[in-house]
Amino acid sequence: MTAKSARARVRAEITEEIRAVARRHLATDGANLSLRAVARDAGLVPSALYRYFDSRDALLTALITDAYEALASAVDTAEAAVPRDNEAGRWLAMCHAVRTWALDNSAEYALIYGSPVPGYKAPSDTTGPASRILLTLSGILLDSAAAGRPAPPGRPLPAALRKDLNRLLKQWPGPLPTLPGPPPEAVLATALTLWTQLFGLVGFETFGRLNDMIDARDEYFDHQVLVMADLAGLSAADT
Amino acid sequence: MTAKSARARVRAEITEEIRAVARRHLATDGANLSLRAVARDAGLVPSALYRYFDSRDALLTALITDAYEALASAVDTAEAAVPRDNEAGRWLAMCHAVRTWALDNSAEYALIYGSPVPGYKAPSDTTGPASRILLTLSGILLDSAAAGRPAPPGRPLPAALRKDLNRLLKQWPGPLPTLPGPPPEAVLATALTLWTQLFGLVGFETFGRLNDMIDARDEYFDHQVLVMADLAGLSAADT
DNA sequence: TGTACATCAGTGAACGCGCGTTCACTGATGTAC
DNA sequence: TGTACATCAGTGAACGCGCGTTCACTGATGTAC
Repeated sequence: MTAKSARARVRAEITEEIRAVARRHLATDGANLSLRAVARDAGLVPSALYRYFDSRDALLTALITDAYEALASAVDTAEAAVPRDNEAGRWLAMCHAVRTWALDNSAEYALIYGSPVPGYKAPSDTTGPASRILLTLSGILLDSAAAGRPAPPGRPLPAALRKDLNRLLKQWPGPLPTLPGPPPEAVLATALTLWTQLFGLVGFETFGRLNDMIDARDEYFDHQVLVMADLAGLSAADT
Repeated sequence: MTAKSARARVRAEITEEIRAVARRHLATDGANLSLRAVARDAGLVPSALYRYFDSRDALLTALITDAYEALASAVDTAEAAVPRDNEAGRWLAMCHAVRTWALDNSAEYALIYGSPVPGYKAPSDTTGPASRILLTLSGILLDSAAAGRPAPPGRPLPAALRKDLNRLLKQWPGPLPTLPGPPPEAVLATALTLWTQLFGLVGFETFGRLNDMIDARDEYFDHQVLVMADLAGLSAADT
């Protein structure tokens, strides 16, 4: 019953093979991925691909969710390896994980954090994994605040924004820690700031916006990331 | 001699018409722009387009430089309208100009600040106008520093990064103002930080990364932009 | 001002190509009795 | 354990389509004398 039939096992293997080939094609074709080319490289006739994916869009959707999962997993693994009470270290670890993954998988990164694919409408289930990273980041900042190391007081939050933040907090998995200092919305606002800035930074490098300007990429990245850490009061620990 | 012939005038008009049609097509087709479709909508037979552009890539290049120029002009116009001694106001004005232009022309924005177009290699003359905005921003920060309102002391700059910054400063048009406080590299480093963060923020909103998360877009943007202003010591003025 | 020639814009047909998707089919793998 | 039938993977041909680019051409606009 639990043992898959040989047929099912082969099916899973070939499905994964197709995904892998398609991922490879992303690097050259970008988002205008060719079903026929993928089939060719997977050793299949084009029509056979329809046994595995309903359409070209379905294949794209699979690649997108794969990419979200892969990036989020890389981030979580890196972050989890740092001692819990070293919030600055956890932040740096996740930043480096995002950057490394993006540079190593730039086509997939473009797929999920680049310009929207023309003509492709994302199903709603692709948006879930997008927020995993924000969740991890918020966790760091909440821990920091709970430990009595809150971010320096920043700008007051506009009321409309505060409403959005509280709605997001309602979806928080598990109980929120009790914070001695700032209200949780303020912490989440800081998380959003860092989140936006981190992906802005990574996107700039990955998409070549630093070409002919900054050669010292590692140093530039670390510098920016430390500036952001200061902003969030995460600068206590050494690098 | 200076009066253009009728032929030259018509030629310029039709060239502009083609660009306009192509810009419109960008919105639906994204970067995989179809020459034939553009020709059709411009009332031309496909081959006639080759009288105006050498190839599809040449047309794309024209669109890219147009977009850079249009955005930079919008930014400079907005920034120039603010009194010179109100550096915070100048910063806010340019932020709003970038955001408004990006939302109003999201396809063109994607072309220049989104993921790279697959198979398209930008000629080197497209990179020039990309830095006009950074120049404007640096001007604001230099003025602020020259007026004795420097950014709060931040992280020390790594040596390799400092080298890049000094190389960039060598290309500065005109003489640098004499600064009472920080060295010009530090000011440029702050400019780069704000530049990266601003486009990261605009890109997130333009490419739909805030969907299902933040509804209060205006407030969110203004909040983030003020946080960045604080970081650069531009917060003195009111909004 | 008028004529002879050169330049140029636009036409229409054709090239070779790759695309996503459908359909009727063959043959192998699974399931039920 | 063996047979009869259902499920499924993969084939090969075909569909209708749009693409970028080339080429020889016509006819209008410009220039030189």
